[in-house]
Amino acid sequence: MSASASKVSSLSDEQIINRWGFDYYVFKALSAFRDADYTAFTHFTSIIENLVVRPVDGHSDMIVKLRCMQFLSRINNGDKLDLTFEEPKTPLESAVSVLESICRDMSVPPREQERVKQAIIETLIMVCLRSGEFTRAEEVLLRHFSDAEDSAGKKKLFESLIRRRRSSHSVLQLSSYADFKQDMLDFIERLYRVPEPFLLQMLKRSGHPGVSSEPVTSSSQDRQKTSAAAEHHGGVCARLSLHSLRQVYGVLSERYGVSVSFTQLQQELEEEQEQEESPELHLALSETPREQPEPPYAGMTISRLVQEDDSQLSAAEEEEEETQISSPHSECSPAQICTPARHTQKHNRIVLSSDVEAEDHAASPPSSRRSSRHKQQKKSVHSESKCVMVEDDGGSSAQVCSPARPSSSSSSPAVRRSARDTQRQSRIVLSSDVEPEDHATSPPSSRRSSRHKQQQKSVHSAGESALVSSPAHPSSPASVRRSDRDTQNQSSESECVMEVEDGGSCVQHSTPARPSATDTQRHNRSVTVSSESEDHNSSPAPQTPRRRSSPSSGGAHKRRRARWQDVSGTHENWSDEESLFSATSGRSSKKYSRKMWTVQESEWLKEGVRRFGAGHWEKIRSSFPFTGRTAVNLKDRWRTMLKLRLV
DNA sequence: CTAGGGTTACGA
DNA sequence: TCGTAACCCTAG
Repeated sequence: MSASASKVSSLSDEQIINRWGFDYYVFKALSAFRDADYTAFTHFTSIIENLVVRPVDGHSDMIVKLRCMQFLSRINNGDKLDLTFEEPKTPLESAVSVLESICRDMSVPPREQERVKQAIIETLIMVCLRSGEFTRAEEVLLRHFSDAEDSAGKKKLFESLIRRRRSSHSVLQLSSYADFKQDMLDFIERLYRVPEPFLLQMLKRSGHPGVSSEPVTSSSQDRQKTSAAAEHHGGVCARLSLHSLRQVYGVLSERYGVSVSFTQLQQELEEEQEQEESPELHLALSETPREQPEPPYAGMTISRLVQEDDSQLSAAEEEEEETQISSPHSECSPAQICTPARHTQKHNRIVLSSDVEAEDHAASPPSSRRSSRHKQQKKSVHSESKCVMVEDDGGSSAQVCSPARPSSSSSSPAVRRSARDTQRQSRIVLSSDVEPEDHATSPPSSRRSSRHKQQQKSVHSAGESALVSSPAHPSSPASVRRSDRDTQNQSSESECVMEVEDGGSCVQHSTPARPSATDTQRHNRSVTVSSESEDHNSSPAPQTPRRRSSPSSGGAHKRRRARWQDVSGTHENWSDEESLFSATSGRSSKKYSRKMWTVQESEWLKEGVRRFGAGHWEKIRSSFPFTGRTAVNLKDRWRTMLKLRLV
């Protein structure tokens, strides 16, 4: 069997094992969410985020899972208005974006989608009202609230509350945020039932006490019978004995109603082998599933059984097609089926799909809000944005992150927290982006571009500390950073960070580093670059939109979004939203957003070039959780990096 | 989809 | 006002 494994493809052990880990942590994250253990949830999502940056055997449902994580992480932080996953958006607005992606991938009934979206928007408005953010509530109301007749009453009520600046009302007390979270979880679970992860199955089969399958569906009993296979968690099925196979086959055939007996199958197999090598069977026995469309039963057979679910091990593709019949896999994840998503997944396999990310919608409408707020001090705005960047960078070191990413998308998006109102605008960013590799850390200060010189001081303090610390952390899920404009707050900031984590969104992170970083940041925009290493740029750039001459923001933004959404498949919706943005937001008719490259993004790019070679921008883009970056952007960035000799 | 040249936002 | 990273446009 081992041989088979190798055959399967050129998957590395890391890819395979990361996939197991990925599946496991997604499972655990959902369990934690279900149990209202949101701290644990954020821990798991952080792990996932970081895991995704590593090579993973991307399989069919990975994207779906990432999207679910993104969605839930945003929901989880939805009551924290000062957090941001995507630049200008509140967590719940980001959740809506992710929802759209999910719906697209999984073909969710329009009604259901609308219902969930409406629930999110209403909750967001209530959150805003409760916290006295009337202006924001109004914005959300105008921008997103359904025009459907049946919601007209609520709309009026909210308008009334906003007008009267009422932050307390019976309506606002009726629903608890906790219930909302669970409602959203229910939605996700209805859509997609996460199969019991391979690792857990193996553990169970091995007879490990105390293992319980939580959320998932599966019926453990049957599986246990199959325990034979379990013995080696690691080895997977490779060494099954015939006896084991027979047992497993018995269970599965029963479950699936396969009438062919094991013996018959065996005979068939032998015959076929003689005739030719029938790959399928071959594989089957060998244990690695193969992709071919398997014949009716043969395929479904054993191979999978044993192997299990997992096709995980190997080829993802195979799974996609087979699923139904085949195997355990299917059993475990009935849900999958609903989603067409699988198809979409396409090639993500290698790394993670970009999906993770979040998109950048955020980017587009980014600064507008704030900027408007802060109008007074333009500078301040800048600084903020910069801060953001910084954070990201830092992110590498300290990222905290939000799950999403996953997307990714991750990716993912950074979460920020700003003390908005008040004078300070500190923000925390949890970068959802995971960080990938550590390289980031490496090239820290040395490279800095001339520009940064000035800032270096800040950089040092901030950046370096960050850097140093960070390497290790990459794993830490999200780094949260916060920059304040006011220096005083710094200390507080760091604290905030902590809080955030607790809150759930992010959890781990290395605290130490951050603080310093934060401080520095604020003052200097420069900070940004530094921290991570990369420096290339780093200017902090928040995202300012920019687009060519036309201020008509719409166009520009759309593009960006679209792109990243492509991955996930969202786009279109945005157009709507955009229009909304531009239309309603008196704030700033934003123009365009110029988004500086973060260290992390640059690292991804470098890694992508290393893997695929320069010129394969689209491939690189889709292999990493870039958000809001087009292949052209990547190309341009690479050109800049070359120019600056950053690579 | 990519390469390459032009344009623009933004800090200094 | 200048330099430049990010971004746009267009040809191939």
